Amino acid sequence: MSIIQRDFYSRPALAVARDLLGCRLVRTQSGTRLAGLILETEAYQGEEDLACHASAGKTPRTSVMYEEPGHAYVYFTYGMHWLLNAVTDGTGAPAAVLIRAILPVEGLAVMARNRPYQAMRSGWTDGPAKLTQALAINGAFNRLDLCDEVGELIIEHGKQLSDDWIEQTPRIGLNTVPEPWRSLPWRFTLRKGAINAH
DNA sequence: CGGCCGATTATCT
DNA sequence: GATAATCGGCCGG
Repeated sequence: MSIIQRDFYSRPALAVARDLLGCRLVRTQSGTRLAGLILETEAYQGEEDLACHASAGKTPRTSVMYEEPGHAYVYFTYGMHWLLNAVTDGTGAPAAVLIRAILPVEGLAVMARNRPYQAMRSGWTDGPAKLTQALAINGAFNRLDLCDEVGELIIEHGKQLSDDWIEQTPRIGLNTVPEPWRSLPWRFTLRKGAINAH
């Protein structure tokens, strides 16, 4: 497996969101690899995107999106959840891709320990805050370099996937965001079976 | 399976 | 002071 390099992230969030599907998110926890295949992403692109946190301008929270692509943007929401994004585009152009779901493939026993109140089942990591719990990702990971070969959080290339397996729909949870942003099809999901099919 | 609702606090206005 | 890129439990069908 090869780690994804910075030039991959130095592109528009929409392209990165699409291409991250099927890639392998790898979190090394105390020497153990916890990994999952990325099944769902969302693009948040620019200050003009009123669903993007950067639409409020550069603040302490959003500043990482204005900096070098290929770093993690981890933020806290609903009083209890951490969500993981990859910073994209270029320095000065705030954008990021939210990772919303993974299929666990390595380190399942440790993931189970990270989620003590949830029995293992198929829908284990099918939400942006569920996957951060399973991988033990929190605010300490904000600004981390995803391109660091020996980092605790990286992403590896996966299979090339045909567009036939990818679905685009509106982003989730934008209840107070005005149109057209609320309805733009900037959420990317893998259809069922895409991982197993060649 | 689907809809409703309470939890809980960083961040911004 | 209001809001939030959500989750899990509880309800009814």
